[in-house]
Amino acid sequence: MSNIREVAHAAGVSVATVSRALTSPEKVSEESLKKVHDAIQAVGYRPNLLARNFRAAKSFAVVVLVPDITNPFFSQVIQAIEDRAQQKGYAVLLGDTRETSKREQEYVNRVETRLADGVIQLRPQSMSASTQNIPWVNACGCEGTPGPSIRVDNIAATKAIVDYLISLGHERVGIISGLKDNPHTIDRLQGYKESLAAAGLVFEKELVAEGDFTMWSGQNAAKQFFQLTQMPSAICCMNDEMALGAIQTLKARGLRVPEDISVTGFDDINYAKYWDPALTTMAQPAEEIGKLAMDLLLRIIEGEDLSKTQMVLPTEFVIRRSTCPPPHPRS
Amino acid sequence: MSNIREVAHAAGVSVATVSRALTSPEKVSEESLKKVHDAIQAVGYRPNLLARNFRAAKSFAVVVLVPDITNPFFSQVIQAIEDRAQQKGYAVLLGDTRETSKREQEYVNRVETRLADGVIQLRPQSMSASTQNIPWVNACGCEGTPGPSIRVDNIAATKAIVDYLISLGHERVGIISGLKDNPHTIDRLQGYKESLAAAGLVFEKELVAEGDFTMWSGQNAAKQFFQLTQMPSAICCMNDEMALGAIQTLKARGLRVPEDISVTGFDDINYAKYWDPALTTMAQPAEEIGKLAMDLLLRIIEGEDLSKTQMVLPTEFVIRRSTCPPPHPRS
DNA sequence: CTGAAAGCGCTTACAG
DNA sequence: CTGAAAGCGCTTACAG
Repeated sequence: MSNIREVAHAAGVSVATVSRALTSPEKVSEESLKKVHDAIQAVGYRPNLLARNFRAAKSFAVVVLVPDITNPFFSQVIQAIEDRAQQKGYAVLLGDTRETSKREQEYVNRVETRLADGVIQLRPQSMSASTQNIPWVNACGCEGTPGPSIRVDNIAATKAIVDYLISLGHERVGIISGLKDNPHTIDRLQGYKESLAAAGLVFEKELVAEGDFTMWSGQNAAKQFFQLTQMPSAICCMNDEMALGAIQTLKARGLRVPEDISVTGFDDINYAKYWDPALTTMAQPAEEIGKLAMDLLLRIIEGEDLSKTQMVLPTEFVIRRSTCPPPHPRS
Repeated sequence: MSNIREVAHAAGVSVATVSRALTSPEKVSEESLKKVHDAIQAVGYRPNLLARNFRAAKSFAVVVLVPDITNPFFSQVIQAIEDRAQQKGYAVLLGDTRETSKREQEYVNRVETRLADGVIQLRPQSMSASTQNIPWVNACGCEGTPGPSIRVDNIAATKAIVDYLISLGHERVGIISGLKDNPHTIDRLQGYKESLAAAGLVFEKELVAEGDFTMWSGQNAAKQFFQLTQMPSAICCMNDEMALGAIQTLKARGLRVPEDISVTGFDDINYAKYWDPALTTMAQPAEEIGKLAMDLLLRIIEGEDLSKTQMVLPTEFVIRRSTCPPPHPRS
């Protein structure tokens, strides 16, 4: 591996001139420039960016913390982040935390040890105290997340879904939630309750079934409703994957969706529109979230004080085939 | 940001001793060790790994090149790679190439400029000539890919699928392929042809519809079969996503799957078993592929000559609900 | 077991 | 415009 000294030697100039030719060519004479470029060709030189970064005390990398990269919503956000990072000359270090704080900490260490310049956390969790002063942005988070964040209004969005279901005539609306203590669960449950209250319907505990945002859990949660003396006529699921799982269960047990029971999702992953029936869901602007999160993080890395920046992006309700009025509307 | 010198000062020892205390404590006396650790606490020191890596001339990072991280099969493989990398102390740089060689080259540059130690390419393509001497492994590739690779026997696997369809009584088996020049397309098409030939059936060009491995393209490709004077009674799709898209089209046009027409996939992504009907498909060992690819790359980075290593992993045929005998078997 | 010193490959004031 | 030199934060022969 050749270095800058060999190039300098081959070109008959100093290493300083070679360095300048590479990073600020306007400071170098035409003549030197040519000699340097020729020498680079001759020697087959590639700059050692590890050395460059070390000297600049910057790694030009960011870590993105994601609970599960296999989730299509997250992978869409990540794709957008990566796209933006690449444009800006940054690398993205994949940090699949598998929901464990140990792994999360290992990745945070990477920035404390200068291997990354900041982190984007794709998860509705507040950052750990130890990370207070490292560049950090939370994306896909919730109400009340401290620090810079890009998110959606989960409460209002969920309320809008349930409002729609109620407007269709549903009076018994079940909900499949994430884990109880997940902030998304809390926010979206609140939206659900607000909608009920606004319609004068009472909140019934038996109408909420707990899942964990996976298809498998949606499938399971749906089964719980069959234990009830009266099934709900619609189920609002806190994400698409659980909705897809739930539909699977419902159909397997002989119910028609939506004729017998309506189902809604949240996210609008790619599969939603291909499903049978195509899923009515609340679309999140995944790409926009990723792009803005990256831009925000970069500005923070550059030193801007954006610690109070909270961006709330609009969602879009997409009505497809998985919802319709209940079988026997009372009205 | 404190450095090793401050720690040495605070501990009353030399920087060499601090360095040793950190990396080879057995060479340091108990007493010094304690002083150093106390000093580290006092100063709040975190080693600068960027400096460490620079000195070691290793980045402890690998780039994984993926055509589209949004594809659930790839994201599963990546998850396994990341898992393994993390265990071994390596970072994974995400390289979503969006199928463009320009972006691929930008990522390859990262290793030439020492920002990464090697690359895992998740794609059935041969490496570009310029990358001959950088640590490189191809995963999810094809027959004849030069250099180290981990893959599946695409020809045999596809032949097994079509054999099964034929054994069910199907004599007119359509196939939805990837882009014509994609190596996976070529290999899998060969498996298809071999199966036909073995059964004494003739290969008909009109029975192959071209897609590009996305659901959308599967949906489209399926439509082409409706133009035919006689529809196939089964469709073998070169991946799950196209199969899911195809099923969507088929059902939308009033056909029952599998009663009227059978459909098969390839990969066994998570969604396959939740689909309606659950998809019969050829499962690839995604995790195993990822894990082995990472291990292989690491050994190559360590200097082992594994340039001839080609691992072919077994697939597993998973029969679910999307296949059955044709409506009017001739036999 | 310990310390002084050299060096990894760059960049950048500082003089000229 | 150019070069000699210092320095980024570490590690590691080399002496002791």
